[in-house]
Amino acid sequence: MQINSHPGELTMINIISQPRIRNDTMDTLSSRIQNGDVPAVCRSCEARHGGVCSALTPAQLVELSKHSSRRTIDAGTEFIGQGESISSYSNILKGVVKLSKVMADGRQQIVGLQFAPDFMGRPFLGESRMAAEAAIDTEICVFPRRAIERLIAETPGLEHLLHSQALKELDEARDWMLTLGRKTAQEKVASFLALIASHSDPEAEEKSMFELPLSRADIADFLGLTIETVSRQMTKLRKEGIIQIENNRHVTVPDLGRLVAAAGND
Amino acid sequence: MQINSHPGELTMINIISQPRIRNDTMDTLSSRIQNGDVPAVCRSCEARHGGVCSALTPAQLVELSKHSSRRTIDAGTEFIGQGESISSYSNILKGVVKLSKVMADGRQQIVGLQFAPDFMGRPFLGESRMAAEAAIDTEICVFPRRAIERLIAETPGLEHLLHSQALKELDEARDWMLTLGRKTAQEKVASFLALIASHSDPEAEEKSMFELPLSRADIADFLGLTIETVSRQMTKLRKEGIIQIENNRHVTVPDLGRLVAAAGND
DNA sequence: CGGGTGTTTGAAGCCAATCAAGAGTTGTGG
DNA sequence: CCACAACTCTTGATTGGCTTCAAACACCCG
Repeated sequence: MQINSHPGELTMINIISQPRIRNDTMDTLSSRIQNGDVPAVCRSCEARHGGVCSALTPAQLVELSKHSSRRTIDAGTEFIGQGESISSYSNILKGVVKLSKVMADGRQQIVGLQFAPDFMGRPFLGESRMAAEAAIDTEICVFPRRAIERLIAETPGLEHLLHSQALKELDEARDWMLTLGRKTAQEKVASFLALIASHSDPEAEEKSMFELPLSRADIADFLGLTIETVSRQMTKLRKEGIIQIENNRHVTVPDLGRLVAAAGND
Repeated sequence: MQINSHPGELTMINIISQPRIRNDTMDTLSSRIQNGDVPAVCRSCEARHGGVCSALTPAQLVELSKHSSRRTIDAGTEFIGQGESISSYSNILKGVVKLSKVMADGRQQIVGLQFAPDFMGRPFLGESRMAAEAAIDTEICVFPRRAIERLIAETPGLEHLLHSQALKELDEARDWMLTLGRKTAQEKVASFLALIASHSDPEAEEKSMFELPLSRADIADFLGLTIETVSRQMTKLRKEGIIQIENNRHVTVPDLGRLVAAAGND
């Protein structure tokens, strides 16, 4: 099937216009590669194994890498706006991205966090239903929309991978609905800490240490609470000995079991 | 980097051919086919056009229909339990199904509503992460797990369809996260009514009438509220003239615009 | 040092939950 | 057809948890 039958104006990638994003092209690198080889830029990429690129052949990687570019996004930079047209997809190489929705009066809800090597973008939809913002300094690999959609059409394995990720995100979203709808403030905060712990240290059984990727304000927006309530509940968990906090962001969990129990997860 | 350097599409085209190409009436299609006629049970099925079966060839339908069966489920009957192993998938032919999660202490949250002709099931996962219960009397068409997974593997169009539905459900789940996390009780109830109105009468511009498929208790579990609060907010909306209620379940919305505004949706 | 930002803590207020009772609806059986 | 029970929904009174308002504290960087 032909994909790009009607050439027209490209809707602008707004991240390009943001001053704080650096962007180095890969063309020089990929042009040196012989056909069939994995592009040099991809070789060192963590996302190539867990991410969408793992479904691609070396030849497809070469082709895709010609049109893709890495970007570094500083913490706090919004790189996709709610309602904005989507002209690119990307893989997260490093960092954490928050997906959020805002109401007309400014109330905000974070509806998802994405970590490396997640794929970002909403296939088959022209316009983003939420904003994407780097929670901490983040690196992404950006692909033009058309290139990805062509690859999806010709690579069933890729669609399967994206389908699986969509289902995983759906599971996570529904888990979070239970948290938002039915848990107390303390359980919400504990749930959030347990979520971050499981991402920064998936193997850990008992003890865990990590840097919070989100500010108190972000945590509040993720949990449907206010900053003050988040702070109070963190203090409460600290006083109960379930967590230790240093420098606001550094958290130690001596006993994950107690944290999970405080989160209300069986 | 140059900003407007690439040619591109102006309008977003769904690159994979949608199976609704087969929209020419089934009579002509099946009369053209000798060996692979559409099974009699499928011919009258509404779900065959909008649901997963629309991605299948007549031959595949014949094969699948040999292993599938219709089932009628009375309102209030739970037919998949949380944590239960999944041995089948199904299409909703008629009715409404609620998907819910419960906590150890009994707190419950409805995380999704499914209407005809939605596909139900969680592909690629052995065990259900939530319970499924008929909200009203419901009919489903049940397929064995193996049969569907085989079809997915050999029919890219089917995986695409399921992928699209998963993305749609993900969008809906995230919309609902905003409702759960950031809206007031009144906005929540109005959001729920607007949701039901849009499902029972997708065309309606101004006025809408429908039967609520959920009891007050269910609505409360969907909105993260208590029965009493739901009842009070319904009364409030009624007294404000935004809705009319008869026999508890029958709702009339004279002005959808006012309802949507009360729901806090721009 | 001083301004800026982010976090914590305190006091007061409010929205939704809880507790409690009454009203309406449905179904059953005499 | 009515009586009665069981259930659902509504309404009222009170409580409590989270928000709001306010101020102090901590950290960073010029």
